[in-house]
Amino acid sequence: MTRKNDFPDNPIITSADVAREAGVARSTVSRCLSGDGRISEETRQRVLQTAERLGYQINQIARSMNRRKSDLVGLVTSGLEDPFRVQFLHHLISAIQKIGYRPLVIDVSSPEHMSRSMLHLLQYQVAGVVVTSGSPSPEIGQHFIRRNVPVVLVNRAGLLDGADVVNCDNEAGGRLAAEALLAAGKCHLGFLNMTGGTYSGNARGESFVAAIAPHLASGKVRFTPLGCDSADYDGGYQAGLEILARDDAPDGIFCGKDHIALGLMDAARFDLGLRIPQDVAVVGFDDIHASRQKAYDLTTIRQSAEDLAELTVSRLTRHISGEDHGPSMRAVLPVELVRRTSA
Amino acid sequence: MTRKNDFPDNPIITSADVAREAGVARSTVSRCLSGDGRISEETRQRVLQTAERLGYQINQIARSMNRRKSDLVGLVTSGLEDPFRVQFLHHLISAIQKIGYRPLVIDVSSPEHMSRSMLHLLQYQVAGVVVTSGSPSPEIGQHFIRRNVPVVLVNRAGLLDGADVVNCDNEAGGRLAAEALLAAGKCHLGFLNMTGGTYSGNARGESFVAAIAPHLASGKVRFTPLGCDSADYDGGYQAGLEILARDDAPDGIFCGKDHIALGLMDAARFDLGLRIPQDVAVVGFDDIHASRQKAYDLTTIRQSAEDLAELTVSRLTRHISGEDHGPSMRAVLPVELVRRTSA
DNA sequence: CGCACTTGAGCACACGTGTGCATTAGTGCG
DNA sequence: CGCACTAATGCACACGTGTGCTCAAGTGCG
Repeated sequence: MTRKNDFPDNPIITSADVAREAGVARSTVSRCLSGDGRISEETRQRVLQTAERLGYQINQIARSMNRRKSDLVGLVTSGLEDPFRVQFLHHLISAIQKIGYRPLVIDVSSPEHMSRSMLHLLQYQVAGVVVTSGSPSPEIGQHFIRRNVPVVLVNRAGLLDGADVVNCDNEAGGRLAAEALLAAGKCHLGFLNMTGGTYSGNARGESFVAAIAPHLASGKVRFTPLGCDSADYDGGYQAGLEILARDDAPDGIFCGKDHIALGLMDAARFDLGLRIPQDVAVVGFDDIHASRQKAYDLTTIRQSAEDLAELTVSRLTRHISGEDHGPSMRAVLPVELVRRTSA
Repeated sequence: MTRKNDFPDNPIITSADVAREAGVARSTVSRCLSGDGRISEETRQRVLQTAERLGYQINQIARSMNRRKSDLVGLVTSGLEDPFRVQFLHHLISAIQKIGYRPLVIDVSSPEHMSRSMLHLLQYQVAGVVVTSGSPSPEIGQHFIRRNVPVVLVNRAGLLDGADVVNCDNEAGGRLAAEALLAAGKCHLGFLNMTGGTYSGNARGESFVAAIAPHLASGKVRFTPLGCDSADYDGGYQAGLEILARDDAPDGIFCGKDHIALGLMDAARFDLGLRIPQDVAVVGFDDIHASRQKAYDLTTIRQSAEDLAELTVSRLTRHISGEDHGPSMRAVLPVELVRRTSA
């Protein structure tokens, strides 16, 4: 078995070592570091200095064991292929570290394993869970809620009773996209998203349609629902090749995600020789970094990954530190239209 | 204090509960689950079924405590802004999960905090560490090496004694880039990378120069070192505006990273009206997803993020499971030239 | 039948920390 | 001086698991 003296030249320093060296009880060391108990200033200084001198590092595992709660926050995601999700995770990881916690990433590539994967998080006594992909089943969520482990769903359907939900304003986004395309004088509109779609995508499409409904009624405007096989560049590209080659191709297309829009634009320009926005105008959603690159200059609906991350963390801390066991909340992050040259 | 009966409707099941229910000792349960001891098949089945029925989930924290080693692998990175690093992390996370471990991400945005951040990993008794950003100081690495915690440096300078190193073949990459630009008939070459540069970037640049050295000597070819402020699209774009506006601008540029190349291309095409590759040919490095998009179609040196991740994990497992305490190794991942239209 | 040996399972300790409770020293006041 | 009270610190238990050692039962063999 591994014992401390297995590493004679680099022994593992425990609070007991610090206590012995400082001439106090181990419990005193613990209280000094947590700042919890009432310890005399003199003792505290001596203990802290001794700890520093010995290079003491608290054992988070043992601490978590005792507290029955670790300082890990589970991040449930499905890979790092979606650029906006990566931007969001980037800010989320920073924000989680900033409040003294650590991200434990769980990649649920196969949705059917989601339940089991999420239960794994329970094994680590996580302080909270952020779900950015897939929708956890209600019964799996109950395991967390019942143990007072806060769950935050980000841009997901809020089926989970007791979980906080953070969404960007998909409805406003769809509406803004519709207004932008109509203002550009387009009269045959389409909404392109992955077939089947996600909660967010469907919400965007529905509000898009709702916004153009009056014009549909007047007969001046037509609408065609469109689909692609994957929610990425390739999906948009392949769909673009097929859709835009039709005789009655739409002249204004709203894409559920920026990446789809980029693929669509490339198919239009480089394979079909269409001009953007004259022949076909394109509006995306998310405002990922690539959208502002000169080669695309995509008009899009911007949601701030940073604000979304801050909002997510504030929902987490509400439960973790604040002991606020209030009812679940639903937060909506505002979006804005970024006018560029694609529409 | 939090007790088990704080959650009366969702009690935390421990191995003691399973043992009591199955009518065996707790140690027998432990041996059944680890498959370690010699337990009769009949008992094992009964215990496993009981565990399943009660919904028993092992407490990884307690297990790590006992073993003095968790099943967490620390990933030291500096944010998720570099697309290739994101691709690499994507595969790395999958690969780590596949061998039954979990990634614990540490974001060291400020390099000066790197030492302290890496020490935090020690607090979690990580089974291994992968460093994808920044170069840890030798003395910090010793803390890990001495505790037999394997450290793998990916595309980093291998200053750390005892750590395994995994690199792509920067030398071959620089050489291939040089050959591609020379074959395109370019005679004023440049190497554009972030000023100051990284280990990988410098290696690429040096072998690039070494490869064109014979032609420099003959006087037929010139070389100009170039620099940009950041290793991303904006850095490449800004540098492109400045460099390509000069009278004696290079007509063939090798960029240390694809993203820099994309910015350079956009500055050339959309701001300066240059044709690619006629007026200026561009070669990148990494082959990120965006490079094969039609709007860029960047000729580049490809390294496989997936292979790099597999290689990294194989180095980790060599130490973690294999008990191979052999000397540190240096692995080199082959690269290849991907010919597209930018050169 | 007695003994050595194998197999299966239990006991008890250890891992490092937090914290309720007890204990000691110190202080003010009657 | 004696007592009550407060501040500071130590003691001891708990958290859930892995595992060395012990013990009991069963088996084969002389």
